[in-house]
Amino acid sequence: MLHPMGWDAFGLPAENAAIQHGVEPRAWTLNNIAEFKRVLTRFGFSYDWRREISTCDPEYYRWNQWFFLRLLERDLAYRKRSRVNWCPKCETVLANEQVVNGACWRHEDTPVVQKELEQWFLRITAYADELLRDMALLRSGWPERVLVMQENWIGKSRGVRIRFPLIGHEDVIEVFTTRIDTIYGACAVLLAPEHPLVPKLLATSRQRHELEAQLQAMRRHAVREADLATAEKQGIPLAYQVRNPFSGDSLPVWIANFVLLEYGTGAVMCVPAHDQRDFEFATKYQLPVRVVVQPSQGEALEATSLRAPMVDYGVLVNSGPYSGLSSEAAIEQMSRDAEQQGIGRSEMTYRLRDWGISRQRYWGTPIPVVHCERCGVVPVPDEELPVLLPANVSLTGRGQSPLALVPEFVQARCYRCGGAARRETDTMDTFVDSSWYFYRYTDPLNRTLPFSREAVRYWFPIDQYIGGITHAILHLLYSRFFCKVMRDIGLVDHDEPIQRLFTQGMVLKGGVAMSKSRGNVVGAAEMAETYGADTGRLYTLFAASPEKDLEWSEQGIEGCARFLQRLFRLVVRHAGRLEHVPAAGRAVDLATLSEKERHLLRRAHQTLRRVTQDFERRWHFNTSVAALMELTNTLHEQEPLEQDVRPSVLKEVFDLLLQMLAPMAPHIAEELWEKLGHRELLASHPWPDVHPALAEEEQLEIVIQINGKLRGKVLVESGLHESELRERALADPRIAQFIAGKTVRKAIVIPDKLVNLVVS
RNA sequence: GCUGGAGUGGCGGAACUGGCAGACGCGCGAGACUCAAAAUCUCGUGGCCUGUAGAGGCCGUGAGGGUUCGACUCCCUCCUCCAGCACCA
Repeated sequence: MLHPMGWDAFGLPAENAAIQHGVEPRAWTLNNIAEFKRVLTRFGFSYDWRREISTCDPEYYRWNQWFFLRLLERDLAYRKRSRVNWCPKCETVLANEQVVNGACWRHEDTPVVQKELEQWFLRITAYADELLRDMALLRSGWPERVLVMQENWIGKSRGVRIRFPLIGHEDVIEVFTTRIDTIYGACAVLLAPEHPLVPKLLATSRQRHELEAQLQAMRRHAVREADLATAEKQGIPLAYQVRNPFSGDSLPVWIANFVLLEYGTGAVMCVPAHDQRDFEFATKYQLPVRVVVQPSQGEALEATSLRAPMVDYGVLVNSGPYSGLSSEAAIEQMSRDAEQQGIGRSEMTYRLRDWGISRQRYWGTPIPVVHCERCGVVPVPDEELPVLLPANVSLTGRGQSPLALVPEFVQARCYRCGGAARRETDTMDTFVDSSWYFYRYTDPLNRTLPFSREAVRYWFPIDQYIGGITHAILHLLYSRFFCKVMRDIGLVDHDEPIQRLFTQGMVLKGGVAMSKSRGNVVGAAEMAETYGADTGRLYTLFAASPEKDLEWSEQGIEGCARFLQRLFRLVVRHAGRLEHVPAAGRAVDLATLSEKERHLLRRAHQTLRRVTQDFERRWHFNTSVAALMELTNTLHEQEPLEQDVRPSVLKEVFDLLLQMLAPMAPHIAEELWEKLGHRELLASHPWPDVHPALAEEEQLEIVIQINGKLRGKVLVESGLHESELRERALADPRIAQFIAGKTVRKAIVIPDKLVNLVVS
């Protein structure tokens, strides 16, 4: 098993600390790592520190740069001038995924603004289809909700791209629709405000200036509005008409604020009767509403009395030759016809956008290219890597990338022509770092490659990955993308990096997630100081099952401390007597056991069965802790343990208890283990096996119900036959009293469990 | 709005495949030990009711209905909370 630890060490927190407190990011980061490592060590976690990695180490980030060059070679990394999300507080670009409700994911109260910049992108969309398809491989091992989120994020939809020719002009407006069956109900064609045709159409308009002013206002409004989804529909009518290629109608062309340039073709047909947004738009501007799909059941809809659009599939009406077809059949037929007549073609569209990785920040991986006036963008050759991040950079928190202000860094030589060149000053999104870090664990010291094929072939794919649900989309989608690129480069030979995924709940403080980016992490270190590492470990396990969110509170930690102390005293009290005695072990003879011995061994093995199941199947460690508490309580109830319990049997029970405790509270378990006279380490002892015969219960308590209500219990030997069990139930005096004078109509008997008598 | 998930005592939470609701712990109450306190130990602790109180009854898992001999668990409707997505055509 590989159980490593490493540090996702680049990124904004270090840089913000530098700006706020004047600390050097590297020193601040190394300091934090040392502190974290101290706490983890204090808790006794068994990480393999030989494999420790840190993403801000040049020996790590050089491979980010290496990967970037491979992507560049394959045209999977490219530069594009684009409108990007810009956080005025971070003064950097944010990926779409980092924009939360129109605000920065780190600064909820800071609206994101749009800015035009030359940016580096990774072409994740080239893998959109494969990322979607390969989720089939993850169905058995990943939580459904993560897959659903990724599926929605990729957002594949099948539709038709269809051409609406402008009347009296050469140009054609292309529209994307998933509902070609509603095309006879179109009342207009709507363009995104940024649509490339807009300037051209405005230029030849008579009221050009007025329209341009309106457009400016619309754009400004769109930017300000934090919640675009709820913004009011706005339109600007243009003095142009297009021809509906199916119906032949001429339709007006509008600019509409709710049409997105980035999705589809940046233009849509407006079908008010069958789309919510179009309905609102048409209502506001009094465009004609035409019903062309009727519900397959119920009353027919009238355009004049329509209160809400009918967005479901149905049966076509008023649709020329397609009237009478179902929506499904019409979509099929009309798509084919459009293709044949050369007016459109079927197309897949994705919501997923390419991954913008440029950051105008210091504390990240430098993007390894130079800009040469003669040769353009020139990659840094592999042998020149890593491009090192310079030290002693002044961080003011203002303006552009801090690296641009370091002349020694910026001034470079072109690797192609040898002339003067300017070094790229953008750094990479830290999600690049985390997209492949787990591969590096398999071969952390490799100096010629990010990792060797052999090491990865031995360890990968990951059997079990544990991460917060917060990473459901970003990190886990990027990692899957990286894996596929690595496969295509020939570095790995699997399609998916992670077979099984477990999503941990978050630890909350006052209702918000504790996270390093928020800096509100509390607890662990002080807890270990006050109560000791074992109590801290036990408490975090006991508080809740791991997939659930947990509001942090130290209420109840006393219980764990008390339990460990109680257990410690119990074992120590008997240790002297047991030190030189061998444990009864496998060889124990059931026939010679006293009542008390039998009871203790049974409970011990039943506990072992429960804990083993919790560990292996469910990861519900809170119930494991409870089971150990119960076993300890049983031992207390059976005091004095000197009486009727042979030392070898008691030692067996103690041994089992300590072996079960060891993964949760290793320090105290190890110490007690030694006190019991063991010489080898408990930590190197294998997990014990359940002894089924010892765990078995000879006497069972059977529940007796009358009409489903609990009325009594009876002790029987296990494995009793149905009819016998029924007789025993009826023979019980209390039950007899209940059914006196009534008829037993039916008896449901579940062997070894219950008898339910149906009585009238 | 769409898609997921959750809702159980004063609190954190158990109940695994439809079969004893509330394991375990916290808190609280009573008692033992003590001059006293802390620590420790013991007992009790969902609500309501009862004239056979060391017993028994009724109600109870967000609300209402249903399926079933039997429902925290399955189905339908609704409410609340959390998360993700959100003019994606």
